Amino acid sequence: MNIGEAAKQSGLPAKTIRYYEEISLVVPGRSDNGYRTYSPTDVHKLQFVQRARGLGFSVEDCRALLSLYEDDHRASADVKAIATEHLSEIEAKIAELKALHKTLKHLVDHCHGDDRPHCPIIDDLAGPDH
Amino acid sequence: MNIGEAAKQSGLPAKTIRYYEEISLVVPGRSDNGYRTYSPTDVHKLQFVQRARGLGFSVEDCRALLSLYEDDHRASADVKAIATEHLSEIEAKIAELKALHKTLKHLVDHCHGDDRPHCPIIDDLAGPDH
DNA sequence: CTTGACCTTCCAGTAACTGGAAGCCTTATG
DNA sequence: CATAAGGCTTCCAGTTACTGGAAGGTCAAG
Repeated sequence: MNIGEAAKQSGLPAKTIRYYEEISLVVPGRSDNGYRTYSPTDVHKLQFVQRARGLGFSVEDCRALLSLYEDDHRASADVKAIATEHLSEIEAKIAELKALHKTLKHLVDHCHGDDRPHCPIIDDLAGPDH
Repeated sequence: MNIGEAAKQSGLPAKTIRYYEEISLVVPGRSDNGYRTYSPTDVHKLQFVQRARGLGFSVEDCRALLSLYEDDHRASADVKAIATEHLSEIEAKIAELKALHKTLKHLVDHCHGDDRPHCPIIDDLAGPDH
């Protein structure tokens, strides 16, 4: 099938699918007229990548997961290692955002938000001695 | 003062400070030899940006906040609006990451992580019909 | 006079696409 | 048969916010 149909079936934009070919993530065949040709297997791979990206895995993680997906002799430990690593990155990011949120919420809550210039948010950003 | 000293006082890498000049965020003077010259006011602005970036504001937000910082007739409502918007972006991101975390944690917890190929993580990524 | 620490500019790379231009292929319609 | 529409191609540029590195100018000390 052509790229348009592969896009429909995988849920990925055609642009993204072309990009995935460019970085050798999912490489389709070509028909005589130069059009990309996606086999059902190719579409499965695209769907796989789409789901993995949806879970926040990096494209390089996707590459690794895809090769494990295709490897009948994989060790599930290898998959778990990638996922666990990603999980702790997510946890770290959540913790970071929560800290930011706390600080910012505090500042926002103390800002009158009227037409006068005084503002604790600006004061905080300006630093202690201003 | 030269860029090295401004870097020390602001906590920003010199590279970043040059970048901020390039995008007209904090533009220093120049001395005869072509070196950038940072006044104490410039350094204050750099510190301001450094703090704002630390709170996760985008560089464009920093630009807006900086001009409010310098505007004695600002309305605190304008500052609050930017901060509130940023706050809800943070909240949205946290919610998104928590959802990812939940899904991924579930999968990881059900993966044996041994030398056998069976893996619920891969199964999930592969989709329902595989 | 040379060494070393600073400073300069410019170019390229990062992550993962996304938009747009110019142009070929295929099919349907007048 | 001409053409118009829709899908396909490649290539280039832009996004965010820097970061690394190369080649080379400047300045103070020994």
